[in-house]
Amino acid sequence: MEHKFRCNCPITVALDVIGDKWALVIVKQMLTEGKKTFKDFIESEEAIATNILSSRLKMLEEFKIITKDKLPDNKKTNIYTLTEKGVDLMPIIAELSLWSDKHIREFYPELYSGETLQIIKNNKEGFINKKIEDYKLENWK
Amino acid sequence: MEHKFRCNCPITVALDVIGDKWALVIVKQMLTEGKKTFKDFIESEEAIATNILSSRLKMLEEFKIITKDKLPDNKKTNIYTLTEKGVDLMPIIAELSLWSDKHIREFYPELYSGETLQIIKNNKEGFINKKIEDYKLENWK
DNA sequence: TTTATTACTTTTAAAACGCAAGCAAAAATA
DNA sequence: TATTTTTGCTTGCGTTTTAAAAGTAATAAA
Repeated sequence: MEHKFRCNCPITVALDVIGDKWALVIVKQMLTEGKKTFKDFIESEEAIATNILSSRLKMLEEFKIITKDKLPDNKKTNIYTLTEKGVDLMPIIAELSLWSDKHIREFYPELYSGETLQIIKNNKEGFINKKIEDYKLENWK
Repeated sequence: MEHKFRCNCPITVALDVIGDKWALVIVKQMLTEGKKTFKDFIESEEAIATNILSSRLKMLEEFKIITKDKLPDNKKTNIYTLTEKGVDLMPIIAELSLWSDKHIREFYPELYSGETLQIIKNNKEGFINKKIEDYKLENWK
């Protein structure tokens, strides 16, 4: 692993781990779009390159944000699953979407505006907790 | 400006703007450490390079996350100030610090652990709102 | 065998970095 | 007041690191 951290500040350290263009996009796809295999991620609209995806999955696994497993009836396809560390990124993802909705639309009118955003605004904590519980029920068998 | 966005997802778009190693570190320094001049940022423990700092400040200004002004009695030193878009990043910063405190200490025991973290845990929303109000009172004269 | 999936490698392009020079305003000095 | 020195950025250059694109290899399913 041997990861370098810029300093001892919790915020800076968090950004040393997940502060790049792709890590949180992958977590978002798992938590809110049900993606769990290499192919799922490759086919996403964000269009990540295969080598970048490989390296990010490896990093997320090293930090125990995800686990990599195989189903008993399929020795080929890896199933990636968020751990407790991983699902606990949901509050950050929710805040990112709220900020974006409020402040980036001005620069990017095409920004998607679904009912989910309204639900988050009405009951942020409830939404976050439900997302996490739903994910656990579906994936932590 | 002409910024490219990967898709229409609010989360991905937020990361297209502030999803890099430095943007949120600069915002954190302004919001929680009172930094406001080029020199302040350069002298920070995160040790950003001058050319990277220049380019990030320009980007943050283009997205109206900060403004650049001069004081009437000093035409040399630029004063950088967070806008509404900028201070609204505080919830994201608070969630990052909570996640880091809970999940990264295992990999990095030197992580700073001050009383601020306890305050955030006890009353997250109150802490965030106070930080924002304090910043505005001190900087939006 | 053929095909599909995943992961690794190679090549090319972009971004980050350290260093240093440039420039204008302000402060110090003469 | 005039000159020099310091301060606060900004920019450019060469190097290192990281990202992207494409190709290769390994494995297993059909």
